[in-house]
Amino acid sequence: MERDYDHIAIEERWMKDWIDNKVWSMPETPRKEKRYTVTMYPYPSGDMHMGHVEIFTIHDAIARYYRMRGYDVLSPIGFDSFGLPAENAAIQRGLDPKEWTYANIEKLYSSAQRIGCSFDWDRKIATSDPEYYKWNQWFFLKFYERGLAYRKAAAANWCPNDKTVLANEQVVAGKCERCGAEVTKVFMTQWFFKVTDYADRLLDDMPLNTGWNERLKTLQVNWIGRSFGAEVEFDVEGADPITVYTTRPDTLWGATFFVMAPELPLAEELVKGTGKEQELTDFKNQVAKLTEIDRTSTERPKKGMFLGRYAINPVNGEKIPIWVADYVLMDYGTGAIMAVPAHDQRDLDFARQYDLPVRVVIQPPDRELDEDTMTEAYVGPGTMVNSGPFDGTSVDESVKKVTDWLASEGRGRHAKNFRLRDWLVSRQRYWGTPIPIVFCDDCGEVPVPYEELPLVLPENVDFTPTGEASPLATATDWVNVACPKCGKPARRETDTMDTFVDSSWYFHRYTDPHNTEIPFERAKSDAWMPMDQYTGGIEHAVLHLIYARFFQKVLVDMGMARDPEPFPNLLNQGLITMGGKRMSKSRGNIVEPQEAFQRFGADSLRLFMLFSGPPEANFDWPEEGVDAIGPVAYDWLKRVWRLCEENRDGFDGGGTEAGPAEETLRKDLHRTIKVVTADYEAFSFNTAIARLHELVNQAYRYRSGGGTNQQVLDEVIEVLLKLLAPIAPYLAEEQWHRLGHETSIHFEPWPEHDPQLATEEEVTMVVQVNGKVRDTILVPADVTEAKMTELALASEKVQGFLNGEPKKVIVKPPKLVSLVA
RNA sequence: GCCGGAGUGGCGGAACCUGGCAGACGCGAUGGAUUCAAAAUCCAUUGUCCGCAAGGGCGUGCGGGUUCAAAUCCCGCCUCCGGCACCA
Repeated sequence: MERDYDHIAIEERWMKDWIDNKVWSMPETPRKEKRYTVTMYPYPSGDMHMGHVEIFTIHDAIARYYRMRGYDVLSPIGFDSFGLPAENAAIQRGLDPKEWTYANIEKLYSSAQRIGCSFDWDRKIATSDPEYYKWNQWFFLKFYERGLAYRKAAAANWCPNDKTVLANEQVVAGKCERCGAEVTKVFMTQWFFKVTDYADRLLDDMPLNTGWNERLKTLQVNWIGRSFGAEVEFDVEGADPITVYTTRPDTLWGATFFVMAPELPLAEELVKGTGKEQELTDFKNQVAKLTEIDRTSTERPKKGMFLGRYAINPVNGEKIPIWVADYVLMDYGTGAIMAVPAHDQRDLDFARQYDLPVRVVIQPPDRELDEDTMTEAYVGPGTMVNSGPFDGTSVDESVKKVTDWLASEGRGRHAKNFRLRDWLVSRQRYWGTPIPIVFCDDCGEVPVPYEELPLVLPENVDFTPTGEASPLATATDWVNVACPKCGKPARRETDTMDTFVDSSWYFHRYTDPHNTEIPFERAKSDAWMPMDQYTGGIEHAVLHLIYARFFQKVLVDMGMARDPEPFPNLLNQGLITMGGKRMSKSRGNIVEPQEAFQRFGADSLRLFMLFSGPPEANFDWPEEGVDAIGPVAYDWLKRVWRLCEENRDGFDGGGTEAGPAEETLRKDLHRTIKVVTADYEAFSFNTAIARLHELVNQAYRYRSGGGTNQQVLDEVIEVLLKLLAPIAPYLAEEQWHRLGHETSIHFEPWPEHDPQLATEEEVTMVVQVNGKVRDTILVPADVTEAKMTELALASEKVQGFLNGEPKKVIVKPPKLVSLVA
């Protein structure tokens, strides 16, 4: 038999064996306690890169560990195959997105198999399959029926490069999340999902996500951005009252002017008859020219215009001028604000710019504010002044008191607001799920009947985005259709859905991937959900991870799901970089997985990655590239391999008798089982590997000391292979079979440590004098406090630092005696 | 500005939750064994300063505090990373 560690032969053999025998396939529902582990499914936008390898490796080690712990583990895989990444890549290469996508999917599946991923290959999904996206359309119609999908004309984020609108979440620092182009605003009629209806639940259920890290939770909480305050009604001279939202109703007496967003239709109405109509139009044009980045920059001086009309401050009857200004956002609150320059920096900046009055209504405890000269708004603690009946009220209770009073007067009410906006789901792109709506001149928006689903994406369409209309608009055969309601000629919606719709429920589909009647059967979903472990990048913090939570809550309301939260345990793997930069072809800092497989094997690559640090930590790949895997991972696997092979040769007469050396080795082994298991439980693979290094070192030390006891060495090696199996599955499987086993190591029960053996009999006791270690003494584990003190005081080294009797003695059995001189 | 996270040898990292020998494990480096030689392998040393040694001093971003004892807990800073940011 082959003696050398021939990683290629071994890995290819077992890869085929596992796939051919469908060893990872799960029944429809678990037969015993389950673990449902999912890794965020990738985009098929190219061949496998190290980011995939990392996330697959982490996920797979977890799945394999749970499997050996005796759980039924569902570990599925699929592809997020619709969307911009695939489509753009296809366009660049002049290919059809479909061909390009499916070719990549095949490549990526085979790379995933090469890594050794133990996915259930019978449950593969691709969201660009009509069998999948049919259900996106089905959900869209259900949402529509529930009033959760609606169309409205609104200013939307427009990516001039990708030529489509984007959701708020897909604009990062004013730029397109996908391509980095600077986003502009465009006024369009678009489809939205009503996430804001679920904003409270998204926040209030957050504590259920016990396995999320602080960073991620904060990101989402900030993004949803709930604030509490009040709505206050202002009368307007010669017009209907206007409501504003404020978090500081207690500063109402300091409201010296009124501001609204220029785009607000109300501004247009108010300006009528003032002679300033043209001025407003010009101002609006000026504002519209600003990019989103400029518009929201706090550096830029604020610009405004007086509308020539007045509002009445409800608390004191004062006439205050109504302005429009570019610093007020149209889509937050009511798009109009009361301006309190003394206690809001933006209002103060604006007041100084246009010479508007400033009135202090909160008096700081420690100084006087000067209304005429102050340049910093005061937002700290204090008491109300110039506020009529409320003078003297502390700010601790002022908001509540004033709001209660406004409510009793019928001029306001308690209110809250969210930073979160409704989810814009329309995309003017080809490669996505067609939105199942027909527009009829007589009937308006008409849903495509369920029995006509899937509404298949037409082929042979010029899919190049033009920015004018969706590419689907050019497919006239497809667009022109009889109205489902009245039968008259009508037109289909030509926008497609944001692909984040696809990914909002795919983890349910995995539980029932071939269902042709409904998206998934609740009994099957309930059997596996909630997900026990989700693995994926933090870049989805306010994208997928909010959308999917929203979807889950809607599913619950629809009676389709049980759990309020879909994935309470989430591991955010770190980023892989090289030289601190993302790996990319253009930078030339790519480490090719295929090269690593060839030279060192998947096991070495997996081991290398997991040993590099905790899975959550970013990993800067060493500059040697693939070479780095050799000394760190490959050489050690060879060392393990040699240990196994040498042992398999056997020893004359079964080797040495069991004695103290064997006893020590067995103790090491059982302590290793104990700590390695704890490491696996915490996904602390790097320390688990370190412990396995130590075990192997111990075994070598035993051998070089002349130890040849077959029985003990067999035990050590069998356990070692099991403990290593989730990390280096191929080598473990190969050596397991070489030991004569017929069945897979990956379904072997996880080793149990013998508590007797794992317990230390002797421990090193530390003796400190004044907090410094002065001696270490070997003592029995069950040593008494009295004996410890006696030994400590008897130590010559210790005596050198004591002047006679210690003032104080602290004993923590069995490891520490601390003396105070 | 607000909210999070992090700062430990030449390097990746361990110990932080639960205060108790800082630097596990690995890389690299140095020395040695083996070899005609190299690779591979094996053994040893490797925080830093003083010292021939025994031994001792210092040491976890900075400054304080709590404690017999602080990388670990508390307070105040600094730096880096990430997010949000004219959200009223």
